Amino acid sequence: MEDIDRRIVGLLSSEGRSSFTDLARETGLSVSAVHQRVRRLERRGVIRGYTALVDHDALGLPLTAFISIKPIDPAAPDDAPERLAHLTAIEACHSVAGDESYILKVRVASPGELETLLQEIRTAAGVSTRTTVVLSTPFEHRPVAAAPGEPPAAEVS
Amino acid sequence: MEDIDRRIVGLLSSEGRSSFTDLARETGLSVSAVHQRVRRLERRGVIRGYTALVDHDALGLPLTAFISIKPIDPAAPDDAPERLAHLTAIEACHSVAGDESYILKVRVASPGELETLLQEIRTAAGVSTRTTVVLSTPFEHRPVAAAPGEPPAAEVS
DNA sequence: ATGCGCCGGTCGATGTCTTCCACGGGGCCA
DNA sequence: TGGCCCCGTGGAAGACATCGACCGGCGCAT
Repeated sequence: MEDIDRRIVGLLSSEGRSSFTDLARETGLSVSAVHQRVRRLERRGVIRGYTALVDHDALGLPLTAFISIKPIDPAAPDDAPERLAHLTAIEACHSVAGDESYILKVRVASPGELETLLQEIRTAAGVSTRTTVVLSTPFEHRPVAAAPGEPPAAEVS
Repeated sequence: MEDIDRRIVGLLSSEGRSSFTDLARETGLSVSAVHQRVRRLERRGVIRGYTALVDHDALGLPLTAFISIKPIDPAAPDDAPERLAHLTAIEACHSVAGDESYILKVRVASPGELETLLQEIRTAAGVSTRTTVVLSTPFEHRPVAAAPGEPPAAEVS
């Protein structure tokens, strides 16, 4: 039964617009059953939304980079995510263990824009930056696997 | 006109399952016009697919990490992506500039699984690894912005 | 054992959405 | 001016989403 939910998540993860009819066929359930399972997964937050996967080259944002940031003043409060949220070139922000405190993933149009963005990040968050430019992306956004381990079976209100 | 395409991509990027009716309302076009624009964006590869955004914690994969890899033998052919593709825990693989050659993004259930995965990566690709564990993710998969710069207006067959 | 309630399933009806087709207007060039 | 192409509109047909009613199995307490 939980298996079916995993299967549904996997299917939607690799084909986010597939119809309930398709999901029903692939899971062996009725359309209604699949429908209410998906709604439940959405309500529970297991499925947090849907998105189109985009070719950033075609959109004029061909330059991807990872920017690791480190606070200049270690005593300052660490609110970098809020300070950086308005910069729409930042696609993701991960708090990480290690020498640096966050890793950002950014998409820009050109090296010039990257330079500007780095300055904005430094001044907005009071951090130093270390940038790793992406040359190419063999794969990305691969669908979640059919999950080997035990699900946590946690309960929240 | 190109503006409208950007707008459509933005909308689908933040709400990947919105109906053509909704898109039509938000763009001021007719349903048919939006429909053929979306199809064209898909055919051209600007939209490469759709996916559900998933809560990996809820799926039993609460541990995210970035793994930077570097070939042990610099003379060996660099085919790491193909050698690693079968490892479904790897969600993304970026070729990068800098000291290391690739950055992988992985999702696993536990530190134990991460250890196993690291060994698999090392033996499968003949690389050394450097791992950065993600503590939390303030944001991720933010929709593409309304694009400031000039689109490339390239033409391909 | 029996009866009850809950969970999760099927079935069927209704309204919405997708998808396709025919048609029309504006820009461009001969 | 006429023809063509691109891109838009509108409408029709069928597929799909969505909701309610019903139903069967399971666990539990009587």
